Parts: sequence; structure tokens; C-alpha cells
Amino acid sequence: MTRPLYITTPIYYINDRPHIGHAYTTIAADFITRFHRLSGRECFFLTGTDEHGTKIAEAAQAAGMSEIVFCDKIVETFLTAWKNLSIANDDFIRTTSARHERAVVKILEAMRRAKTVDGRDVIYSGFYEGLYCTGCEKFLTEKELIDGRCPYHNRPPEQLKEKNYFFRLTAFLPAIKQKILSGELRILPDERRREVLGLIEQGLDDFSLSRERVKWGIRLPFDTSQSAYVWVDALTNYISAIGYADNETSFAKWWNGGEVVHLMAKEILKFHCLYWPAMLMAAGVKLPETIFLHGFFTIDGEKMSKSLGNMIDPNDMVAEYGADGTRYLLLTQYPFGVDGDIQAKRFALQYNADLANDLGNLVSRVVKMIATNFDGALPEPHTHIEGLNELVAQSEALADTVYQCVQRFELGRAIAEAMNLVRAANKFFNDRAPWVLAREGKKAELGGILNACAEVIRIVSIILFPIMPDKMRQVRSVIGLDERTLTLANARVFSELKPGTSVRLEEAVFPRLEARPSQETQTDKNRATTGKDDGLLDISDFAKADLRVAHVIEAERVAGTEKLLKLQIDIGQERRQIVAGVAQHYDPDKIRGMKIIVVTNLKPTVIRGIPSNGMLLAASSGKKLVLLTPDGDLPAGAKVS
RNA sequence: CGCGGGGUGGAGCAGUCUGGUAGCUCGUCGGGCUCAUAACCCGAAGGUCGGAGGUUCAAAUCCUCCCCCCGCCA
Repeated sequence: MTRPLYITTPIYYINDRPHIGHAYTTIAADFITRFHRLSGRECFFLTGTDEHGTKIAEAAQAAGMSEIVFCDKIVETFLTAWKNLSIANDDFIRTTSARHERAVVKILEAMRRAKTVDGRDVIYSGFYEGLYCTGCEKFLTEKELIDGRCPYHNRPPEQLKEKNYFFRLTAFLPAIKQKILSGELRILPDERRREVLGLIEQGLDDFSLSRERVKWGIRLPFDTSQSAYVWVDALTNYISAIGYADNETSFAKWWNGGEVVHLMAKEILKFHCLYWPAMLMAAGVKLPETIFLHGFFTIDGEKMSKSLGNMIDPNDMVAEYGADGTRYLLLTQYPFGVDGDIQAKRFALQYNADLANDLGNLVSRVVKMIATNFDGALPEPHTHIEGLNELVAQSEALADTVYQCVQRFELGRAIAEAMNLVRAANKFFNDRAPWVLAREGKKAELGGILNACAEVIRIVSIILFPIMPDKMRQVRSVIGLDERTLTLANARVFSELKPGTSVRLEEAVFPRLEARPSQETQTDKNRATTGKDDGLLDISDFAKADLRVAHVIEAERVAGTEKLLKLQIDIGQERRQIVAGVAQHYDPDKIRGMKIIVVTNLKPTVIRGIPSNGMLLAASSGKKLVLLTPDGDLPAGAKVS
């Protein structure tokens, strides 16, 4: 009997709205969970939000709210996004919830009591010394400083010392290494496993698990002047949600008795593969079985970034392609696990090719032919049809093939296997030319062909259910099925449909998306929220943007980046700093002194650690990019309208 | 030498671990069919698998060096 599956996404930090990166991980977890459920396995799927820390406190203050009211508000955007994407999580953990705080207190107490193998305290007090910015109210690293100053507040940080408690990570590294080597702790894909082993080899320091100066956090039970380090707080969500502190039965079932799988993007590798196992070992809790770290992606070849404006709001994508279309498109862009590129420009194309033309049209052509020739009643099977045996074999093998793929986290391939069967069915249909048989009145063979295609559709509706649950339910209702036969076992057998069943297509499952003037991802933003569909702006909409002529006073490259320039500009009344991604087209020397056009009333943001207050205007075509400049001399600050 | 990913027909990718006739989707061109969401099916053109060495009977695949892209708020 397979153990229950407990699968998690990271909890997302709510200083930001949900974006496509969050959606990607969450959809993948949802897909995996739903697939295992098809095989009859019990599953628990957890996601949630990380809500503590100075950034949140600051954002709340800026918004004029208490921290918790602010969190309550932002968390809604996540809940809504997941609902829109048909995410079927079993629970949603918030680090500000009482049950989570109890669990953090419990694990801290357990770690406080713990000794290392050589008898030392796991937690010890010490001092953390560092560069502290009173503006940020936090310690900065050398790297974050620009010219020795805090980039946010433009002042030099103070050398400060604060009391901290430390976690003796170093004492656990050999044991963790051993567990990774033995396979007891499985880190996937293999590149990531090697990376973790490399980190251990390099050697790491103990980490500080508390902060004296962070106020918005969970207090240490043994010293309430300190709050728990965000990662200690955040990682504990994986056990707090299933009852580490307050529900023994649930905890025993899902954590101790289950297969625990943590799914995430690779940048939080160190925390999950080293800190977390060490914490659990200290607290005397079993380790997770599997940590799967998928790669990063770019969008249309460029990194996701606010300054490039290519951030995709999952809600917009849902408005365009539906929840199921979005899920399908995101997980079929590149192999799961590695780094890849999300080709937003081709979403519509791919939607039409795969979902409308291949899958949707298969359903349509089969069902309509049953309607015209058999009065909408599913015809009897017929054995002597050329090519049928092959089609049956491929269909019956699909479930196991896909199961293997999901086991190996090859999600894109899993989906592709199902789509291959769809194509095979289209070919079978074509080769057998049932419309000819219809004209000749060869009902038995005609019926057999349609029956076989309906069977393929049934099997596909099961296999693709985890990625497109709503659409596959719709497909199943077309062939008269509900969720009772929605299991992997049903997908392994070919002839299951009852002849005579009423088969009826109300509306196309995946209507073709008609070409629209622009397939740019950002153009539809307003549409979804305002409901206006003409894409036209009112003059007052345009007037909201405050465009000014700006004089570039100073320009320098942003260290460590290739695209970014940091500019000091004069806009008449004031001087501003903006960060612009034009370094590949303009040298600092060239841009210095130029008069350019800038949007001045944009929300300030921070790009690569550097505050940016405004955006310059540029026009681009392919790789070429030029700045907009006034045709004639105007003083800095002149308004553009 | 911060870490990591990648360079395969016009585009995007698989294949590389476990060497042995270069595959898939999209696009283009030609054809078939007319059941279907102007969808479906077949065929063709198009690649010296980033470069140079090496190992081997055999290299996209293994080794060495080099060049070029890209990512490091999920």
C-alpha cells in the first residue's frame, strides 16, 4: 500500500502580488497532487503565505494599516489567484496564524533543549555584528551597500552589535550529507543534489536564528526580546499546517506516515536542503523524503522584471486562456525542473494548435458524427478495423507511461504523452475516413471507429484531468461520464463506455482563439479589471501619466548587471534617481547630458537593490532601442502632453 | 574563476547520464480529405548538433581547451 503523499509549495512572501513564478510552482504541485489522487492515493497539498518581517511592517505602515490588517488584505490576492487557477490545495497556512505560531514556539523549544552528537547545545547565544541601517531598521551586507551607503536611504550604516541566538548548523552537516548520499533525503534534480553537496563541501557557518530588532515576527519562547529569524519561522510552516503543535493524529499520518515532498524553485535551495533538515534533526522530527527544485524561467527570452514590464499576472492569463489553458501553457513550455523560457508570444498559437485544433477538434468531429449517424447514441465497438489494435495498445499504455513521468517529475513529458495519443486518434480517424463509410451505409464499422475514438477521448479526459480539471470534466460530460470513473484504473482499460450512452456536445470545449492585433502580454491588463474591451484610453486616462522633460545629470552602470544604468536626473523642481535597462544601447557617457522624457508619477520601486523613482521612455524594435528626446530645447521639467 | 543554465534544420525544444542510422512541436512549400473549431492527415525542403583538439571501429553524446548567449525577487 502506498503511503499518503504530503506535498508543499513554498509559502509566498506577501510583499508582492502573486505573479507567474508563484503560479508556476503552485500549478505544478496541484498537477502532481491531482495525478496521484487519480491513482487512489491519499494526498495533502499545502500552500500558504509568509507574512512576517521588516518589509511587511514597513509596507503596512506605508499603507497606513496595522500589520495584520495589511496581511489580511494582501493574502486575498493569493487566495483569489489560486482560486482562479483551479488550485485544489487542502490547506492554506499563514505564518501569522495562531496554529503556526504554536508550532514555531514548539520547534524552537525542542531545538533549545537539543544537544549535538558531541554534547553541545544546538542553540547558543552570541552576538551578531554588522552594518545596521537605521532607516531600513535592519542589517545590511557589504554587497548591498553602494559607495559605503545604504542604497535605500543614502546614508552610511552604523557598526552595530546585537544579541542573537545561533543555530549550530555546522554540527549537522555531516549527518545531512550522509542522508543525501544514502538517498534517505532525496534532492532532485541531480544538478541540485550536487549543488547541495558542493555547499556542504565548501563549509557553511552556523546561522543566527533570531533577530533583536525585527519586531514583526514570532517571539522566542526562551527570550521574548528576540523574534524568530524569518527562515526558521517560514520553514516551520510545513509542519505547523498538519498539526505539529496541536494535532498528533494528523501529524502522524501526513508527516511521519506520509511521503513528504517539498516543491520549489531553486533559489531557496540552501534553506530547504540544509537549514530545514538540520532544524528537524535537532527537534527530533523525521526529514522530508524529497525536495524537488525546479529551475528559473525567462519570459520571451528576457528575465522577469518589473522594469521590463514583462511580469505576467496569472489572473490576466486566466482571463485570456482560462484556468486550464493557463495551466497547460505554463507547464508545457519547457521540461519541468530545468531552466527555461516561457514564450508568452506563442501562448495563443500553442493554445490553438494543441487544445483547439488537436484536442478540441477531435472531440468535436467524433461527437458530431455520432450525432448525425447514430442519433447521439454511442455506437457499438467493432473489432475488425485496421489500425485499431495499435490505437488500443497506445491508449492502454498511456496511464502507466504518464505515471512513470509524474514519478520522475517529468510533467511536461507526461502531458506530451497524452497529446501524442490525441494526435494518433486524429490520424486513425483520418485514415479510416468514417465519412466515406457513412455514405456507403457501413454502419457497423463506422460505429466501431467512432466508439474507439470516444474511448480515446475518455482515457485522455482522465490523464489530462490533473492539468486541466475543468475542461476534462466538460469533456467527460460530453460522453456521459461523471467523476466516478475518473481514476487511473479506468484509464488502463479500453472498452468501458456503454454503447447507447447519450453523447452530446453543447459547445466547443476549446474554442479557437481568433488572432488579435497584439499578442503582447501586458496589453490586456486593464481589460480584465475594467471590463472595457475596446483597448482605447480616455483622454483622462492618458493624463494620469505625468510626463516630463528630464536632464540627465549623472549616469553610471549598475555593477553586476549588463542592462542597467543608474541615472540622476533633473526634472525642474527636483532631482531624481532612476534605474533604466538601457545599458546595452547607451553608454553612461553618451546618455549623460541628454534631455529625455520621463514618467514622474510612477510608484517608486527598487531594482537590483537600487531605488528607482520614475521611468524613462524609449522605443524599441527587435534588438534596437532608442530614447525619446524632445525635438528642440526645453528646460528640464517641461510637461509633455 | 561567485553560483547556475544553455548554444541541435526559419522559431522553440527533446536526444547527451547508459557513444552506434538526428527526433518532436510550430512555421514554409506541395498534396490528400471534406467528418470537424478554415480544423484533420500525408509528403517535401531545410541541420557538417557553437569552435578546435583528443579518446574510439564509431561522438550531438565521453575528455581537454576556447568562443558566445542567458538567469540568480518563483
